[in-house]
Amino acid sequence: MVATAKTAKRTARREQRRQQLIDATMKCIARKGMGSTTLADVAGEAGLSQGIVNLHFESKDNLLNETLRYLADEYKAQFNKTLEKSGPDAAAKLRALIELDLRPSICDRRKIAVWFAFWGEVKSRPTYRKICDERDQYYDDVVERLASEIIAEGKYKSVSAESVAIALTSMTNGLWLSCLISPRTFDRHKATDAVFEYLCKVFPKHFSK
Amino acid sequence: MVATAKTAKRTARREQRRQQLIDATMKCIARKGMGSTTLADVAGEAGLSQGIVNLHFESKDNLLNETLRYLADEYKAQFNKTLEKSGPDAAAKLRALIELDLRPSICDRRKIAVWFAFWGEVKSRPTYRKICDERDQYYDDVVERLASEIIAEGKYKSVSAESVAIALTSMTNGLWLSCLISPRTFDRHKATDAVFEYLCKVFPKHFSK
DNA sequence: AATATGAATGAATACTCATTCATTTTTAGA
DNA sequence: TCTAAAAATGAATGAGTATTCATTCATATT
Repeated sequence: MVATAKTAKRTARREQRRQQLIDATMKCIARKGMGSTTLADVAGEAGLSQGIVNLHFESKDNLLNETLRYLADEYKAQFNKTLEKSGPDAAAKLRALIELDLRPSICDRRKIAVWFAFWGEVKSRPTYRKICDERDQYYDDVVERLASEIIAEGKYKSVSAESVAIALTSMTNGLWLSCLISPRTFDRHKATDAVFEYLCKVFPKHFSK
Repeated sequence: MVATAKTAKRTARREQRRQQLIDATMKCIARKGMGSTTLADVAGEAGLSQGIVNLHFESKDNLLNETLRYLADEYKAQFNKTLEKSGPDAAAKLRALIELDLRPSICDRRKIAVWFAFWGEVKSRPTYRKICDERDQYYDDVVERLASEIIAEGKYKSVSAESVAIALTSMTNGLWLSCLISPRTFDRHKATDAVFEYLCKVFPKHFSK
């Protein structure tokens, strides 16, 4: 039983194995924190042996870089899928993006812990900074473009798309922090309400209750 | 010299050294990241010898806990001072708090890097979580109380103090992330504008441009 | 001046952990 | 089935680091 499972795992393809190790890395970071995640932990979590990470990733640094890369790509994929699926309407797209960020599958404490683990090292790791910046920039750009469209549609005055983008981007990131720090009191519905209350105020014609 | 004065002087010097080590710790974390800050780094930064941290703090864990404690206390002190100084008007207080969070002395990349370093370990360190939660809770409570006052004063409808508090707390935290991740493009004036644009929309009688 | 006391040093210790590599196991092609 | 290549293992290595502690230093007290 165990032997067959192990054999089955061993026969997994190379890409699959890398992914398996990246998944294990995220789990370890979520559970033990980045500071005390060792390669032995990662290998153990994946049910493989000591040297396995260096075999597939050359070094721990590399593993961590690729883990962050994966995290960012995974996010971006869901982000884009959400954009596509939510029809042509800018307001609908915006609504869908906010909901995505607060959906349990994304706004999940274990996943958020991994994001924060990397954010915590951003200052001293240019590679991390770059990847995180790309993601934030992309998010901000899309939101700003949607806000522009909405502003044009609604002929809103005294609202700048840039400000709306800044406000929304920071709000969603900040809500993740609350989810991480106050898991007991954090309420994703209240969080969603807070964001939409904001949208009602800025774009009343598009987001009235 | 009286006995009390003698011990007072001794504990003062002791306190001074502990503070010196905490300062050194924050500098190291900002520069090298929490992961690669060693006790030798901290001692070196303080211009002291190897064993010094264990002499004053027992362990590295302890040093880090006390560093976070200090960071939180320092923030709270500035927060309360701002509240006091900004007069009796709730809107003025709220304005002052937002400005505090985005003032260069607080919204400084090195300081923010330290906050994020601790936030990055929150999930696996209950002590960190507790300290950070206290701070967030306090912030949120104060903002919610101010928002309530403003809502009553202005007889605002369809705005909940709770939502405003959630929105503002998360926005300011999220803006810190932008400052950390995108130091080149982050603009504290634009950030301030974005927050105040929000306040103008929710509380037009109090925050009109 | 002599002594006592707490502060500080820094070399030694014990331990953790990334990385290496000789060896074994598995896979795939003939 | 056999065999070469690829994948995986896990013991060994060594660099790095928290912690300890015998010793030295500085200062206050007598």
